[in-house]
Amino acid sequence: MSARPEPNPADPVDAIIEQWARVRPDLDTAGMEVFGRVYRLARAMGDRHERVYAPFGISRGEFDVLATLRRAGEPYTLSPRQLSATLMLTTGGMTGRLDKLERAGLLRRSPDPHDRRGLQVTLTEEGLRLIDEAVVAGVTEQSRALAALGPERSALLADLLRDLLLATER
Amino acid sequence: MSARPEPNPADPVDAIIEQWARVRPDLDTAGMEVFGRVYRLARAMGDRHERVYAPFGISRGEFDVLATLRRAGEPYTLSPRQLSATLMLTTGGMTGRLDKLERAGLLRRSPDPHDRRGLQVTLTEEGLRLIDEAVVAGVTEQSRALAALGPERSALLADLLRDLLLATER
DNA sequence: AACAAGTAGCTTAGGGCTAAGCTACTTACG
DNA sequence: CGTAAGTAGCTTAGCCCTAAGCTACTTGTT
Repeated sequence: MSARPEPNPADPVDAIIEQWARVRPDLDTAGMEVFGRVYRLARAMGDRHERVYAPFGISRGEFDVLATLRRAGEPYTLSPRQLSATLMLTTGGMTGRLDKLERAGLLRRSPDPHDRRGLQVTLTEEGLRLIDEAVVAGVTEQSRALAALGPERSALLADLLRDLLLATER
Repeated sequence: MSARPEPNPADPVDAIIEQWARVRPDLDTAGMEVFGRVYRLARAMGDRHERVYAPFGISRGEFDVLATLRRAGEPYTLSPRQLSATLMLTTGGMTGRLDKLERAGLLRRSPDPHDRRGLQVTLTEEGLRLIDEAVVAGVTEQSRALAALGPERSALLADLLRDLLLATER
């Protein structure tokens, strides 16, 4: 109905916004244009990641634990507290993830020599090998999705998301 | 270290990418620039929505059920099957949400007159009143977050997200 | 030295989801 | 028509999370 042609085909979020316009034309739906898509993207890409990591025998949450240890660099050691803070997880949830990963032989819990309340969590050699392969599979999947946009528009999108994240996460 | 100054301050995702660059410089982290932020935005904004809807006595998931019925227009009726398909939920999960909302008096389940296997889910007057108020609170919260970007950059962001979503959700 | 306050990790109870399986009903086909 | 296949919604078992509470240990104060 617009005078100029739409440059983009409609997506499911457009359909939802149009529905709202019919029943509540007073509503300011500009936010849905962004956050509706952010939610759906997070879900869709999360599902894809889950499938990418499945052949390695780990879930996305477990991947995140191993990746955080790997990113820390040698000797690939962090405390459960540091991990749960980084991953925005309660200590209870962290205990569960560590239990599973330790049982799988991908990491090891040992007493912290400087604080007898604490533990150190360390990647095993097998854990290191696995995360080094899995992370490549993960970023490859992301690159595949981004290919549709092209490098310039991807970089522009990243910049806009950074600004929005800085404004939101505070 | 770059020749030109960075136009944006660093965010938590920049820190993660920098950490990867130190320990795995071979890794193509372009995807994280986008999807790392998408994940964090979804989580941060999801938490904020949860707090916005709490005073109405509903969770975000329950909001979504009521909103889907509201968007459908009069007589605000859909089947559990239609709802679970729209909300990307299993029928088991849907049963639970409907139980809670029905107990709260916000919707009503009645037999489908044309298909004795099926049900019709209908917003009660109280449910209609509540969702009409809650949806305003929700979009207001979204607009507040988007204000940091301004209208042009918000629209640009929405367009880029639409393209990426269309490429990803297939 | 003694003690209050704070912190680390674990346990438990409970919520919400999925996957799988159930019954009841409808639809398609020979 | 009668039967096989499909579909609607519910139930159950199991997973993973949070919130709250626990014990053990450390830190700060006097």
